[in-house]
Amino acid sequence: MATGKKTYQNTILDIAEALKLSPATISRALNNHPYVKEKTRNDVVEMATKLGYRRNHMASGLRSNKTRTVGLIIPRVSMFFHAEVITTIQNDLHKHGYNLIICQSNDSVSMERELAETLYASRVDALIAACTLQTIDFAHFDKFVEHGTPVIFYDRVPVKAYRATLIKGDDFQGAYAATSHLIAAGCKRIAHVSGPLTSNLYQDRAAGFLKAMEAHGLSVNQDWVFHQELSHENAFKAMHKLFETTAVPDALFADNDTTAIAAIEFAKARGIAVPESLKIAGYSNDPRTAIISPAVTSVEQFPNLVGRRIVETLVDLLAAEQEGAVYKTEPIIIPVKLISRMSTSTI
Amino acid sequence: MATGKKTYQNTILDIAEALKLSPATISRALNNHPYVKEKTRNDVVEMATKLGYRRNHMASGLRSNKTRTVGLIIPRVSMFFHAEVITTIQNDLHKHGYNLIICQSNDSVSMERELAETLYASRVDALIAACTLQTIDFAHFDKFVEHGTPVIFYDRVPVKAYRATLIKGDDFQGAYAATSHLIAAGCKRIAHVSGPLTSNLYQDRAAGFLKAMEAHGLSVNQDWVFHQELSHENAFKAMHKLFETTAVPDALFADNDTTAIAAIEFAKARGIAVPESLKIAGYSNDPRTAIISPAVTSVEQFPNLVGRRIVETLVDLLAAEQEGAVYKTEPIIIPVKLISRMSTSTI
DNA sequence: TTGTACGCGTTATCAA
DNA sequence: TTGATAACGCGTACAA
Repeated sequence: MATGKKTYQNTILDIAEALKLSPATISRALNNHPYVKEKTRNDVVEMATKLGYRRNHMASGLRSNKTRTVGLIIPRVSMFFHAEVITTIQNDLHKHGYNLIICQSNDSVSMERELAETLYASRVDALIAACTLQTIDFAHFDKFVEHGTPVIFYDRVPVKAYRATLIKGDDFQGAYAATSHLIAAGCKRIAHVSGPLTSNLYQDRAAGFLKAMEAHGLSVNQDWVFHQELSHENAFKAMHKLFETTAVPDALFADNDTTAIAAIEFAKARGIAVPESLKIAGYSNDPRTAIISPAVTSVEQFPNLVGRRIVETLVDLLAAEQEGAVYKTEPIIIPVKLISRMSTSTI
Repeated sequence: MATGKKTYQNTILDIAEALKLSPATISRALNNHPYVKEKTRNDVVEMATKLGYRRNHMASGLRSNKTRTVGLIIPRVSMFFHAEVITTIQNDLHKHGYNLIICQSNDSVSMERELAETLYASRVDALIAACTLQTIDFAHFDKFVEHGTPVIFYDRVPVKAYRATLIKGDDFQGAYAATSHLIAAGCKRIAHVSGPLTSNLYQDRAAGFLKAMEAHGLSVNQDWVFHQELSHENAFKAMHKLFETTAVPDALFADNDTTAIAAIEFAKARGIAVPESLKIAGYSNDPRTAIISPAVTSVEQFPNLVGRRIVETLVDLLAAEQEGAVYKTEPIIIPVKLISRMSTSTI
């Protein structure tokens, strides 16, 4: 261990004293207030640098009631889609002079509640959230809404009406496109491994799947439809069930890529030929889908586009805040695109 | 757009007024100060809930000079290793009542500087940083050190002595083990695709590689050693160079898994048999290495262990702060482990 | 264009 | 065990 002494903190008062000016002038100079003589401003900036002055966000935030900080709550930073969204959000917010506090809920509702509490305590200027799959009650976001702080939900959004802005991918169309693609490839016996129906994601994807089946005159075998946490382990369990009898599916639509990849692994281990005997489609276009062989067909969600729209919307809301606009009433839907790969090939 | 009104903010003064107590007592009750009557505390907590009181971090931080917030600067949240480290850090810090502000530098030195500035302005109680590969000058962290704020560097750490705590993987041993493993598999003509030598990571891995070669009496072909940004694209370029002549290597040690995976893809495209004609080892044990075929041998860095040690060390430093201990003088080295897979198999 | 004076919400210090 | 009061560092009416 080594020792370090606490040193003196320079404040605008120190700059004022050194320059024989009032703290008010220093504050104005540092905040690009119009009524400051150019020379004064230069002197102040120079002295600030010389003294190693750093603004204290807490003091200025307390006074001005603005933090220029945005809070973000997501289930996990390690999910490809979210990692990309974060990167875009951070970069774009930075251009507008906002900072970002990133928090992980680990897909735990109680953690999500605590994080919301903390971010509120930090008085963030806005909140962005991708909720957990189990979040049904959104009351822990009420305080933001009541306080006039814009809230943007993306990806996993409230199913019921809520006074916040919604930005989400077109899950219905994504599922519809993937299912139709499988059908066009000649599949008739299509299984669907989906997530918990508490989430809008899987409600919409399930609806898209059913609609596509119906539109093509195919019946859905309920034994082949799963709603479960989309883990690698659960995917294997589902695959075991699907292939434990003689009547087996000829295609699988998986609601995430982890499940699709597990299905590929299962098929390899069992000697089931993909795509010949079983075609597989996933969701999210995780980089792993392109690496595994056979490469997996998946649905691209354009995370960068999602991130960009989030920040655009946020900046808009923040700018209009004095007029009292805290959310967009219409959900913003980001289009998706099916990426066809070997796992659904007919050649 | 919809409208939302700004509502009244309740403060400890409101609670004090409602309870006919002084704000000081409210503060003490809410902070679990010992000298508060049990009944008073209960009354306060009850009234706080009733009024929807939320502490204002800015005000308490300003006054107490503690934020119970830790800043984290990393190159990218989307890198597997870092994503895992973050998760552990956040969860462990949370147990100790600390919050985490995660910031991405995008591997840009100027962004790293700005983020350091911002986190200092937020007066975080401690800073954790994995620097960019180009960070040679660490002056932007000086203000923390001078202010007595503990700084912990991990993974990418200053090469020269710096008044901060260092936590890193055993890159020398990792590279030594991987190279020795290739040699034990019968390889004699080993190429090394490494990163920029500005970073401790690649200095150490390069040293480990050389030491292993030397220890086994093998000579290093300098045309087969690359120091470059470890991107997918650069990896392909390096592979092209390696295989453009008739004298080709029989093994590749890559300093990250992206490079190793690109090498596998290159080999497939060129009809080079892996592992028969070319053995490949990567670094970091990214999940993709287990998915691609052939699966890639890699070096596990135990990100969860790294994260745990970071928080342990931090909590220790924070607790001892009044005694003036702001860093550990000895670097903390986390062991690594070679994970052998098909890409280096001799069967 | 600059200075004066106050307050943001909380906590530390002292006194009661 | 509680209260009164000042102070943290900054921004902003208002006055000059």
